[in-house]
Amino acid sequence: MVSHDLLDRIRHRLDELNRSERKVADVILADPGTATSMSIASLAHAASVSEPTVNRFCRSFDAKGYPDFKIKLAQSLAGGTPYVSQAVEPGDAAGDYTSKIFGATIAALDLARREVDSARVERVVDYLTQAKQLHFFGLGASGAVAQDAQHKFFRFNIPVSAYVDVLMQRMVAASCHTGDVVVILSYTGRTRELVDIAQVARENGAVVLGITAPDSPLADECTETLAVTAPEDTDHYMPMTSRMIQLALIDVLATGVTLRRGEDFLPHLKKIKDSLKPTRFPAGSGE
Amino acid sequence: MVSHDLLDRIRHRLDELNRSERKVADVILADPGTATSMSIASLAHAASVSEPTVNRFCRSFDAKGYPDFKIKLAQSLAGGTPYVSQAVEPGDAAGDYTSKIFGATIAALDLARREVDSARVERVVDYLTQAKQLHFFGLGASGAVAQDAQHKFFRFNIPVSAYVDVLMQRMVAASCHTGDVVVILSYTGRTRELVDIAQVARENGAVVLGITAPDSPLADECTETLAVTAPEDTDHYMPMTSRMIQLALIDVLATGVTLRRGEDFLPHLKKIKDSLKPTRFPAGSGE
DNA sequence: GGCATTTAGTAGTAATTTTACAAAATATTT
DNA sequence: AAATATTTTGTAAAATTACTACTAAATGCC
Repeated sequence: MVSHDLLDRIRHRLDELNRSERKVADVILADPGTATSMSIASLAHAASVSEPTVNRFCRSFDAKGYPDFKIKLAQSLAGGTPYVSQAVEPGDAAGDYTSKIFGATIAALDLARREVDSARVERVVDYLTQAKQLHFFGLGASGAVAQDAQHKFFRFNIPVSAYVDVLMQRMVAASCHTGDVVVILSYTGRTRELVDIAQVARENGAVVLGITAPDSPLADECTETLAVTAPEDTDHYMPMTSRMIQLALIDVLATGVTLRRGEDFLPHLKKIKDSLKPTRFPAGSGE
Repeated sequence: MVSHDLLDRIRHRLDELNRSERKVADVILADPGTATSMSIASLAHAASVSEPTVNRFCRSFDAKGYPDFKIKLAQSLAGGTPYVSQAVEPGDAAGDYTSKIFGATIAALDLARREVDSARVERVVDYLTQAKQLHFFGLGASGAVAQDAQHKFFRFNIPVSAYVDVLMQRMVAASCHTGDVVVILSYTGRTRELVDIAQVARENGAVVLGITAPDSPLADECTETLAVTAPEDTDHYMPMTSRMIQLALIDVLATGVTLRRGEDFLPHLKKIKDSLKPTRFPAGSGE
């Protein structure tokens, strides 16, 4: 993932820099956090170069000047560690890969957030709100997401189910009626069975919503689709970011439905939450 | 959620501020991105206050001065949009709550990343690598995470199962042997049944790993615990961020195990991936 | 209504950054 | 290899920016 992140750009251009600029880069990369709180004078001193050299260095990275550069640097640091998708490498210590995986996950969610089409969210929420019955279908990792969705939507007083195997899914699809809504979760959108099932469900009058790759065979069969675009495969060690995006979208949809139902529905949610209390040791809530 | 994020802190303290400081806050909150590139003079002008007022405002938020404040502001912005936990409000449009939910999720993951104890990750990975048999237990939303974990660890050639109901969990715990590893997922760590089950599993010689709240009854029963600290409850509309953190941790652990097993294990992972191809339309991979 | 306290502004000072220019250093040409 | 052109780096002064000390206004309290 080629990011537009400043720290990344500095790293990439290390070779192209001349001697003095290189010294500046080294000091910054050695401790970017500290660099953000240094004056141009102290940074110049630390790198054993003159102040204008530092200034020129900053300008060469599209900053208006030193203060602007520091702002950009701070942004690419956000919270101390960069939000970029770095590959996990053999030899990484626990701290390294932990940070990388969280970073990659965050980066993926950030990307997804920017790409969500809110008009579509609106329409999908419309369908969900009007559903007489709700079915979530997913296979493999997406199956777990389907079950998560079931838990979330269970709270809305409408019959909701999750199916994680194709046989059940096909049977349910075949027995759908008008008013039923089927939500199909699939990262690739290319699983033959699911495409078939979507078609069957639609033929029986169900609204079929896809949380899947745009322009995929599955997306074509759906009444409406929310796009999940995540870079996967690139790397064997990488986390399944698509799953996280699907989950976040489920959260978004559940929230949309809650909002659509209005304030008067909130007490009902509280009642469900409270019903779990007796199973707990004191001082807990949620699961 | 009381975050240490600057933007959040400004929002929280809005009421406590006096008239001029409030004006400054309003200008900054209206467009934090632009604020980072303003001089103290232009910001003062935009807020119709004097420069020292702006300076005092900055100091009141633990900044050394205006430039330092801008750096902190920039950090809490990262990537142009603030990664902060904003509450969803009735009347929010689809774009609003979508952005807020993704933002809250990202903020939670970021917080979690900083709080993960990598020494513990290391130890948990040790246990997982040596497991003869692996069981993931979870209830409710954590049940879906348990199943997700099953999918991830299935690839490692060790018998792995996921149980989402207490009866099966109890039975499995009762029939554990030395060498078995049980991973219990619970946000609160206060579900009585799970605490019992952890105890039973341990009595039978199993290593019990908790992905749960630190210092909870469940954590006390575990051989080793990874902390999941997420603010929940505060708000009815908020996403279940704990779930996301649990999933990210599962990813981290799976990665840790993969790394521990070394390069020679990678072909095996590829074989599993390839085995799914025949079920697909051309040009897909992963799920 | 007058005194105390908080709040905000003015103007000057100090710090920091930037510009313009000059000197090295490096590369290029003859 | 010397001379010239070009790039790189530094110096010092100028300009911008931020801060301090002090004063004035506003608010709260007796």
